[in-house]
Amino acid sequence: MAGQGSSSTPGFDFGPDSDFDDAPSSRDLDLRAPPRRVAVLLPLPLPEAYDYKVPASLDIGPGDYVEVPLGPRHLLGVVWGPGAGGVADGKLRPIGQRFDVPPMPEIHRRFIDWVAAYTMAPPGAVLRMALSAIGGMEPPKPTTAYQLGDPARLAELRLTPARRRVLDLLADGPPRPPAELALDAGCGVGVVRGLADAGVLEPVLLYPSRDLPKPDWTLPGPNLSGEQASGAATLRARVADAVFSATLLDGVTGSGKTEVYFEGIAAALEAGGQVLVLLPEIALSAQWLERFAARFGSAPHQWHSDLSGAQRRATWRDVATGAARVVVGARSALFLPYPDLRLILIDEEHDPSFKQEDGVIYNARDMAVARAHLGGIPIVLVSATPSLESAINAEAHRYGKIDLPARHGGATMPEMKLIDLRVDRPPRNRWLAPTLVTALTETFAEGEQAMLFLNRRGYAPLTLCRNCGHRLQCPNCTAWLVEHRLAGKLQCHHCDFTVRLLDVCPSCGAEGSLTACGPGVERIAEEVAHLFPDQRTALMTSDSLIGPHAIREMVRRVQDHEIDLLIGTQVMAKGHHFPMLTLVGVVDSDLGLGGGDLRAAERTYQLLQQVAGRAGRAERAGRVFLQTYMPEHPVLQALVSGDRDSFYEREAEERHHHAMPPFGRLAALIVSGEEEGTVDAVARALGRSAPRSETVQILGPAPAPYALLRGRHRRRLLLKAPRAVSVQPLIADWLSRVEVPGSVRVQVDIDPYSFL
DNA sequence: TCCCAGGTAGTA
DNA sequence: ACTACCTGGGAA
Repeated sequence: MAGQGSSSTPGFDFGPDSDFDDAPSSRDLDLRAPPRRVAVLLPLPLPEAYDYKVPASLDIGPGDYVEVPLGPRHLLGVVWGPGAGGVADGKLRPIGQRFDVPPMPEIHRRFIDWVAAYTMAPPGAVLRMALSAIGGMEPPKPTTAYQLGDPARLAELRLTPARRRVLDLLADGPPRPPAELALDAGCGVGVVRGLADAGVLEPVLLYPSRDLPKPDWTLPGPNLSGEQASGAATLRARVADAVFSATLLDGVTGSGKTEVYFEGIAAALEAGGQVLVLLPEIALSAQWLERFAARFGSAPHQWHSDLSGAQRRATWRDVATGAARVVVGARSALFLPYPDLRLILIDEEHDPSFKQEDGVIYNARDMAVARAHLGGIPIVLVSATPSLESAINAEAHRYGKIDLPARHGGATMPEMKLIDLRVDRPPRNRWLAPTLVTALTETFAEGEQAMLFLNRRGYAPLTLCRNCGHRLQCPNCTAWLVEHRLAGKLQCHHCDFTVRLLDVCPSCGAEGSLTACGPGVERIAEEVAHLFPDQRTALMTSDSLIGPHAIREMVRRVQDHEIDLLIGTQVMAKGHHFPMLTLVGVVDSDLGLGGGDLRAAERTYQLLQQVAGRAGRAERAGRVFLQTYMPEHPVLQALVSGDRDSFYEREAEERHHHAMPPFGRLAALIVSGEEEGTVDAVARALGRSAPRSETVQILGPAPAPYALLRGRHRRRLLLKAPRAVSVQPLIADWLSRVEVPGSVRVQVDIDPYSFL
């Protein structure tokens, strides 16, 4: 296993008179010898692992999944190491049972500890993420299938047509479960049962997923261009090195990045190891899965929130046993217990959804780099618009770099144009400029497809009363209620607050005075229906597409040209390839640029570039129109000029000048609670006892970006430090000096993404 | 005086 | 994260 067995690997130090012997030669054997006590990490936010007594009857080793008593309950935990001994022998309780699954690999345990230390979360909270995967530790239950039994019994039975069909199915096929047999034979399950009871069929226990289709790395790959081939060779070499390395794979949309990194996957498979591919969200790009299957002959293991309990358990087990060779998943897939991981890929590495904002706050991209480092394996960060951090790391040669500057197969990048809304004005209460409308008309006349992008769900982001000026706000959050006209609701996008559409102003009681302000995608759809009644349009948002199946179906409809115009939000921007789509209109390019967000410019650039990449990927030329009120803004200028490098340079200079990440470090403390006064008091107390230093700066307390969220008041303090400073000990010390009542929570966000 | 709710400490 | 336990206010 990569990275294990070196003397610098701490492993477990069981001490001289422990039953565990640390001598490397006999280590594996002796680790199984029963110790008196072991530390067991529980999936709870406790400050440390608890010691338990090991009964003589149990064979317990590090990483074992065990059941232990805690107070009145029984919990699943993981043996973390030798007992710490801080608790008297008499207080120890015995481990209940050891589960029959492969022990958690040492690297994975160290990874959990590392993430806990970095994010300042209790190790048990990180373990909880790693275990949330599992519904239970029992081995998968075998299912019952039937095969032909004693032929002699057949004579005793009346052979009805239905029975005949069942027997025929089994005569030339493998044993099959009753429900399936009944379905194929066109009869009820009762018929199958009857045959089984008569002994004509005999039950067989089928153990699930014993013969998984293995991705086949020997299949011939596609023909790669010169640049692609050399990139692929580099990745193969990194995999062969089998030491830590980070590589930025930087290629424009359509340059064939996926094909290139597939060669890295092939190399890791050839070497016999596992591969993890992280994708931003589990729209999991049906297209990505198709391409994978086309290259490797079978589907990879998938890991995402929509898995059923049974799928989840089976996948977890396959990963733990090493049977799963390639896992593709959302950020939580990083916390699966890979016994032999050889390569990590982060596709769309710049994507903000890699940042988890609740519970343990972490950035999966950064944690993945740490995981690769611990495991001594290569990691590849893939993007058409790298994060500034990664771009700078590549620039500084901390990361390797592979460039794919050209679109594959001679396709050209779409032509981008700005529409100055101050001049090229849409009519009153309309949102599409005449120039964009003309372009849409032309596109439809050519029989081609178009896409309108607006990162706003619903009909209108704000509703106000024309009579008294009242604005409809969420009672639990600092946010307006968003009108969803199709659903007939007003909805908060930050909590689950929803009300039916109102006829009367709740403030002044005026009737019919409530007015929708500004556009959401539904409103754009309405405008388009007026302008182009004959075109087939579809909305593509997270409200209208629930689950991967719906997304797949929508992608198919667009590909089959059942739709002329697609109107959508963010979900539409991700990785789909529509050959007939030649026009992209961005309704409001300025949306992300407001506010004082540190990454506003960078993020807007990345998003709009990604949206633009949807246009004209086949031989057809694409056109992109960006509607804006600030055409002179550097982000928009960078987009139309295609001069990415100087935009990144400017951004980098700006950050450098202000000692902002990645040139400096940020950490945020978020103080929250239901009672505003208490929250305020704690925030001010934190402000007073902040570490005083010349190099470290404390900003705040200030109202957090959403000063009220889900009924909790929030204040924020920011700590800004030079890159060389390790902020965690500083913050630990800081927090220890402030008394925090139970009703108030203080969360630490290391490397916060958004910034007031 | 008792009962119940809500806050809190402890779980090894 | 749960749970048992404790404290205090209100009704009997």
